[in-house]
Amino acid sequence: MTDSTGPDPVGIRAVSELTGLSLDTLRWYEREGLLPLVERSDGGQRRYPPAAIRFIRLVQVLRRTGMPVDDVRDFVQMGSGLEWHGARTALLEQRAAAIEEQIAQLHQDLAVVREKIAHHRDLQQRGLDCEDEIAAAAPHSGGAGQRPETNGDGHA
Amino acid sequence: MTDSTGPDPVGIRAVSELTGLSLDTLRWYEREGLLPLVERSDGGQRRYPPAAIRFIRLVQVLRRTGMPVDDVRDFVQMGSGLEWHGARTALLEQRAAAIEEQIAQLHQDLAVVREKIAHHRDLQQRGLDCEDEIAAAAPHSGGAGQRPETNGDGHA
DNA sequence: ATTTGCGCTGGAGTGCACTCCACCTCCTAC
DNA sequence: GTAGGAGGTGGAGTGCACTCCAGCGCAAAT
Repeated sequence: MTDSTGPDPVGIRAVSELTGLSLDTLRWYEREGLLPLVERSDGGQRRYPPAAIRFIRLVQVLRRTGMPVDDVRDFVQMGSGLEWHGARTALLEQRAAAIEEQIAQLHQDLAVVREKIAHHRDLQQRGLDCEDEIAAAAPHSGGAGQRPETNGDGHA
Repeated sequence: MTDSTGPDPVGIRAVSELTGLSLDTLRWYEREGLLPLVERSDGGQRRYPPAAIRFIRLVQVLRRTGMPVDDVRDFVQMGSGLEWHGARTALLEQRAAAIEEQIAQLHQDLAVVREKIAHHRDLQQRGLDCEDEIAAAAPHSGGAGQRPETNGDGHA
């Protein structure tokens, strides 16, 4: 070991830039008990060892995928003992399942949007519009498409 | 036409059940200008023609994929004229791109969670735990894993 | 015709996740 | 030593998207 006592003094600012979380959010997460591994310098400043930073990344994943802060805290505060291992794993598996659902939903939604786009292109091509996409009032518009009562549409 | 004057009297309750949006949310969306095609019965009750319902589904997609209500309104209130066609299409394309990003992000996040799960299984197998997943205090736990200063970890 | 209840409206209230603020301390540069 | 700025704390404030409510009218059932 040449100089292995390198204390890597990673402060809150660095972590903020590293993670994209604001300074306030980092401090708030910590108060809320989401960030256990953060240490303090002599003068009371936050120091983030590598493990803390990795932990923050996990918390970000959980939050980003829609887990409420309260639930993240529950997860975080589970003990490290083996009794909790099952619970932790179960929770992670739930999250994985939730993420998969979200992905599936987004694929559906994406398909809908794409379909609308195609529909629009098609309509534009032939200079029409359709009740599906007309909006409320078009004050500046020349009222190009005041639909009368055309109500014989197919389906979705 | 045998009896084609069927007015399909679809009320707010039916739409609520159909879409999963609450009664309040449906009314609120309408006040906010997100739902243009809703009509009223003689006595002032909301009536949702098929086009309105389809429109609601589109709004749901936009909201679900993270578009703020204000932006949905902007989209909705674009005129139906051709001048707006480009804007509408552009907006939808932006949304499609945003959804793709979200899917990509979720795939990443899913990978992280899966990795953690595997890691957990591995640790459990050998009866260990690691600083990555220890939490704060485990009051009822027998304090099974009080890490001393083990700080020589690999990466991620 | 009366009861029962659904639906309407405007406005107030809620929950969540931050974000801002004032005031203080500590550290760094000069 | 002193000035300036980063960082710390507790608490208040904000923005968003609903959600709840009181008071009223219309409707369907009896």
